[in-house]
Amino acid sequence: MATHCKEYEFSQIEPHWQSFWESDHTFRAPNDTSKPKFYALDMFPYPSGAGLHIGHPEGYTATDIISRAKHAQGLNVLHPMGWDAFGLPAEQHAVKTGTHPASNTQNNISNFKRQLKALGFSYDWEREIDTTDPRYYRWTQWIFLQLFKRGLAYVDERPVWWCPELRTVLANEEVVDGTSEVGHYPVERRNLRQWVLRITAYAERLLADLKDVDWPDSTKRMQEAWIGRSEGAELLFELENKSLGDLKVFTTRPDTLFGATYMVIAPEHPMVAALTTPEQRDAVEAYRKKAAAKSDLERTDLAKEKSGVFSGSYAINPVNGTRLPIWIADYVLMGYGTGAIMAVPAHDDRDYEFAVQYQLPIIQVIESPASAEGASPKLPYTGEGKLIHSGPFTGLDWREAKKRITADLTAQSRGKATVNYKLRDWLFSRQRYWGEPFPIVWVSEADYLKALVARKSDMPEQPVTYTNQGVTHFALPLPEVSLPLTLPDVQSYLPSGTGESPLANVTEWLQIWINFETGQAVPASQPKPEGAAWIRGHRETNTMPQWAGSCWYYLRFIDPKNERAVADPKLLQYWGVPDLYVGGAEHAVLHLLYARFWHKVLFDAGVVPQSEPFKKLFHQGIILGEDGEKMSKSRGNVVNPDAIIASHGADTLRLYLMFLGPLEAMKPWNPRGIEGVHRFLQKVWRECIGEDGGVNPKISENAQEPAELTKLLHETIKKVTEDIDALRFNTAISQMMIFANTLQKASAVKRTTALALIQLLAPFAPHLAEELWARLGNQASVLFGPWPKYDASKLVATEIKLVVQVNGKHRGELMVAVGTTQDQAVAAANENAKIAAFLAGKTVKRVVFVPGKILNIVVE
RNA sequence: GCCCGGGUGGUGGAAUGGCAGACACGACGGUCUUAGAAGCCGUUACCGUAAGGUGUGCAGGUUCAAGUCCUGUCCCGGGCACCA
Repeated sequence: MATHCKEYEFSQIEPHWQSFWESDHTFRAPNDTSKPKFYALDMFPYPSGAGLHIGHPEGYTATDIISRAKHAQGLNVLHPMGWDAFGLPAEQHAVKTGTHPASNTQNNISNFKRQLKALGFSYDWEREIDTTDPRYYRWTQWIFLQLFKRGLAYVDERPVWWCPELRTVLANEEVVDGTSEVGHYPVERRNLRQWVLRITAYAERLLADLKDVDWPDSTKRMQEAWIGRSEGAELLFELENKSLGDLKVFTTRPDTLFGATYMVIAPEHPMVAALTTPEQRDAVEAYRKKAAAKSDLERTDLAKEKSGVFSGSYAINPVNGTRLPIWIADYVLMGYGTGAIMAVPAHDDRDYEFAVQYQLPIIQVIESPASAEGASPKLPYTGEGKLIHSGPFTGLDWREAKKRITADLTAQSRGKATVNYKLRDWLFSRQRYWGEPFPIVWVSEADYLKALVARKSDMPEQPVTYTNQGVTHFALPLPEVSLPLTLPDVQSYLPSGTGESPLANVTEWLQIWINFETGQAVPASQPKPEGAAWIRGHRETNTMPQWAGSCWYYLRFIDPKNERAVADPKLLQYWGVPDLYVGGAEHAVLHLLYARFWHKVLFDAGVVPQSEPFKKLFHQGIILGEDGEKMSKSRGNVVNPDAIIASHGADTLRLYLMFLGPLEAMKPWNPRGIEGVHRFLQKVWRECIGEDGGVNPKISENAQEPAELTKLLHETIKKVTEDIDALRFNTAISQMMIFANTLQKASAVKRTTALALIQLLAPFAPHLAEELWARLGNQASVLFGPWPKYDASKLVATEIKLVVQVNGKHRGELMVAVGTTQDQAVAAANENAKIAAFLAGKTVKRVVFVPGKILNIVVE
């Protein structure tokens, strides 16, 4: 049922159809496995207090257009939405106001939901999920347990930002210029006990499987760079002081071994103390202290100037016995390779800079183009070439030398080929309240061993432990049946003050008797319950980072209410992974890499049937303010979607967001441009609806519409259909505008022609389309199609325009019959007075003829 | 420093190596109107009255033909940054 307005009154039409869709359950995605499916996914938002930003509906409109078009094309479409609702702002709000973060979060969610509904997105709201809902995070915890029992989760001391004044841990983004963002107090690095996920165990697969996904090249390259695979060799250098054994280094350039003139170890290297001679002790100690005080940030920030100190010891070059002084310098990082290098200043920029600074020798061992010609070589030379000054290897190509030298040293047990990755294990805990609690209880070794007998399949091969004040605690996973482990109520959301989360102050929740078979717990203040499975323990106080919930949400949409599994295996099989995933490029590395990691673990666990979560990925571009600057409150250039919906309607906003330019481009918002698309929608209305509110009298079942209009319709169906599939919405809209302009000029229009236009427009401007579709006599939603098909025979013309060039310059056009030959075309050109003038008195040298397109006559 | 992406009218942008500027915005003129709004019809890259010439950041090159391919260079945006 349509509305009764006579003019295009979007403020009546849009709410009307939104409530129709809701009561009709138009967007429900049935688990009808007999139909082909299409799964279109948006990156779900963090429901901030500020509400929807104009950037949100950009990507969401794109997936909505695809979803609606696929629906009309007969596919079973899954197009869900949910909330990534754990996060810092809600916690900060709770600290400030003392109210539970959940209540503020729920308010924000309902505001977001209202705004999304006002945009008319075809989400199946019955599949809505919320990462802070215990029914959801129960499975986040369950997945953590899968990682845990596979030995992919461990505990380690890791440095975090600590602010003594605020007595709290800060996230990277809360630290600005070495002070806290709040109050500008000094911050320092402090080691805290952290959960870490062993993502490095999947480095090779995360890299290799990038070849199987349809992603933007730039995003693939960013992930490749982040994983940072490099092939090289680990080499053992004998130390002059033989009692100390060997020094192991990693190098990608074993071919330059003869050019090594010194060694460097990181200040944190375990052999620093042993290698430091008594006379160097003071200098080394001072240097180590200085390096330790530097943060990671400073260490990289001060990259311009290298620093180091001589240890007093020497290593022996395995290929030629040269003595190499061992230096300690912070340009070598303990976290990569072996934390020690052989320095080849002639062929490495960093070693060169250091060698010059400390006057260390530089020996060239790879021939550069300049040195090959006898000129003085420009060092450092990092390019390719033949080996020189390299004993038996002299004259070899560098690539060959790499293999030979590595093989030689391998034969002598002094080296082996290895692969290193830049990727580090993932720091997976936060000292916060508003996150998923870890389903872990810390128990004594004796109790752990007792539990191990009953729960062997839940435990990692190596127990996870930590030691505090001489006592070692063992990580006991909660039984799966006892999940979720919910967040307890707390008195205060303020951090504990010791660097632990506020949960550390909830003694009743923290200190417990736990039944290791059932996971039941009672506060330790109460008497121990009867039974051998009851043991004493304390809960983990860290919570999971925001990434956790977003790592697997695309799976939960498939079966959001399942209480027995992440999702039903049959439905995981049917819906599979998203066919299209749209979101910002700011998640190119972390979110997408973490989610791929979890997905692969779930694949290995047999939970999901495919090894990659996101087949096709697309990044929408950023919408800038009117001034071409990034939108921000402080600049005052923020566009509020609510205001546009009120002034022009949701359909106009959707259409304009897509018309602004290519989806992937960064583009400025132009408030005047929106009038253009609004006028277009009004024009479509007027062409369909007469002044009296009835169907425009020019539309009729058997109208004699111009042949030109029919042909253009089929061209438009073709172009719009193809452009939607390729996510080229701006050109699709422009084609519909061209069609509407032609439609307007026609005095008679077939009803089917008008209906086809409405169907093509429906994914873009669904409210208007539903209204017109109904008024032209249809009962069911326009969403149910079927999608118009173009007739290829209608596209062929009998006459076509041929562009004529003389010497490559445009000199005229000819209308010629299809199938015109080159000779006929040249003859026609000669008969055309304008073109003939340029040919008069000239000799034709060459003729280029592209049938149906161009005739280029080259003269003289 | 390294790796990407991009520079096209007054503006957003369009263009399988084949008419540069589609489609819009804005501007100007016309029509309708008592007047306006809306709608409709024109014009709108630059120089030139015109014929014509010149034009896709800049300089070259390949080609019958280059916004598109190649080389160099400048500018803007993004990512990474002592990873041996």
